[in-house]
Amino acid sequence: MQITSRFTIAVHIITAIDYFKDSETVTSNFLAGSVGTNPVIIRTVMGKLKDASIIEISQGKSGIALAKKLSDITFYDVYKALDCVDEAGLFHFHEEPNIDCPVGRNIHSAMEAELQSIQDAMENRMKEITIADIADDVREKIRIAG
Amino acid sequence: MQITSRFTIAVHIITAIDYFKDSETVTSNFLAGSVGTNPVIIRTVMGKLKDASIIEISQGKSGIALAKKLSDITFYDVYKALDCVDEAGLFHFHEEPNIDCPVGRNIHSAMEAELQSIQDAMENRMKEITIADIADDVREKIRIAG
DNA sequence: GAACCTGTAATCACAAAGATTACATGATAA
DNA sequence: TTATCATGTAATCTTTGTGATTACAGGTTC
Repeated sequence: MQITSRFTIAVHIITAIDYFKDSETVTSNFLAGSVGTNPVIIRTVMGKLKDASIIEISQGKSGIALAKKLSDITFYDVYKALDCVDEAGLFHFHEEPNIDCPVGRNIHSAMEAELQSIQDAMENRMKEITIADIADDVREKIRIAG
Repeated sequence: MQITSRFTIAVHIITAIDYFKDSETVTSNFLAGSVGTNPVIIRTVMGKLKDASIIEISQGKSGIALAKKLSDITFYDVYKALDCVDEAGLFHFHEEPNIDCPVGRNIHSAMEAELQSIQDAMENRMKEITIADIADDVREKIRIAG
């Protein structure tokens, strides 16, 4: 079980849009080259980031730009934009516990709040991390090692 | 993306083993009836719980028993026993970032620690919840509503 | 209008999850 | 000791989700 690579691709994209904004025309083809994947993957990820008002996209030759400051884009924003975990929740509950069994008919509601608290712990941590943290680290690594 | 239902099945199993220990012979067939799945699924889950020294299994007619007190079995113990998230980690990193791109060759190491901290937040919360919390709640719900 | 970009539908390949059948192995009770 | 019943596990199948790719429609800019 893993959270889709589209999440790390999205963080990569946002970081690259910022890094190359003054030196390159940033397109889905350009980003696909940096990420190492297909331009269609990039465009679907970009579409979701656009829907979440994280980036701005104009067709033609104008390229892509950020809609917010990097320090205002959290991991949680990206995670939600890409719908990494849907409304069903992080945990997959077995669907047919036996309601004729006293444990079977009560186990779901007994676990629900605890499972949610685990998901909340993960998501709350994601709200504390911004893309600026990553972009700053990338720039520092480039400065040191090239 | 969801964590396998084997996790909630395992919690269900452990709770049921405790609940029925004095009134029923608890077998994989009996548990499959309560969970609403196939006995083979139950047996594979039980095998992993046994490997983690959470339950004890004897063949023949003796049934299944807990190897620890419910209050000594955490969600994290069960999660680790079932290998819900393997050594690759919770997040799936895109595998081929372009090393000729300064962002591409540094993005992985720049994100690594942050991604790990998110996974840690989730796992640390799991360490705080025990099966006893669930079993107590199930008994209470049975007492109130049957 | 030419050139270039995004948007998206339609496939395809691959992997993982869950369900199921079948059978070997081991333990217990009579 | 043998019949009975449980677990252990290999093998198969279906379904679902992810990621990759092709193809083309729709906009934008020069």
